[in-house]
Amino acid sequence: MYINFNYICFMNSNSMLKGSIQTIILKLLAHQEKMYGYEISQKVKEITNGQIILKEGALYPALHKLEADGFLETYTEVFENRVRKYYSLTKEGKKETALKLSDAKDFIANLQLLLNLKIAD
Amino acid sequence: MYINFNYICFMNSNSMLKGSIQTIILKLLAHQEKMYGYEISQKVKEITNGQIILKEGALYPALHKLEADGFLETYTEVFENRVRKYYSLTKEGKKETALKLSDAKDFIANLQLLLNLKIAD
DNA sequence: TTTATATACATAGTTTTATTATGTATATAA
DNA sequence: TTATATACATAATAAAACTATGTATATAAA
Repeated sequence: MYINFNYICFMNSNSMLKGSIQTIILKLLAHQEKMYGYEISQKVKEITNGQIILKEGALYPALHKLEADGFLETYTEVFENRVRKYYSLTKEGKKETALKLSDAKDFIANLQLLLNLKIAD
Repeated sequence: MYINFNYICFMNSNSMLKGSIQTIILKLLAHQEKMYGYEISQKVKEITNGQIILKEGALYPALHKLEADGFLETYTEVFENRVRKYYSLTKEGKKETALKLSDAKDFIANLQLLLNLKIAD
């Protein structure tokens, strides 16, 4: 019988569950009270000068999951004959945003430690 | 029989790690001529103070893929009755390392742009 | 002396997540 | 009339990591 106790009670940025899309969405909504999906995709494109594109096939399922998990709430609005579905953070969503941001920053710091190693001369 | 208690304190996987494992491996091998799998996993753990754990189920398949893609070459050595499989960068692997590092740094920069937005007062 | 930990590799099966491709619908510019 | 932009949605697929095993040796702890 083999029991592996290696990781019990070690703090670990592996707890950073989802990819960064959820974190990005949550952070944008922490910055701006309410946004609709297309607006989020455009904002990401704008901020990153077109270098990060949140594709619809990733964006909408991510929004639906965040809503299903209770982190986002929605209402729809019609603007110039087009439906917009606005998302905003719930109370739980605000907690989750702080957690995910903290994890993301830890992860980035660790990744930089790993990737900035000096190459031997 | 094998009982794995890995998930007692963190139930989640590290999804931001998704996509960066290959880059991390390549960078470590750019820094240190040759390394074997277990050594790589320990090095990552050491550099990140145990905060990033390259699990075997991710590490070994990643090494095999990098080798299959022609970026790594290997030889085995027996040390104290245990087999070690050493990996090192091929010429193509060195080019790939530079590419992946550049991409990773761009991504980190963009992610920081997105995540460091000021929250409205 | 049995159990646990560490070293060292491997992989089948599953889950998660993003991409690709497609669909609906309206408005406007070419 | 076509292409592009706005606005949402999702099925099918692919990629990547995780879960949970397996093999094997050596040593420390109970």
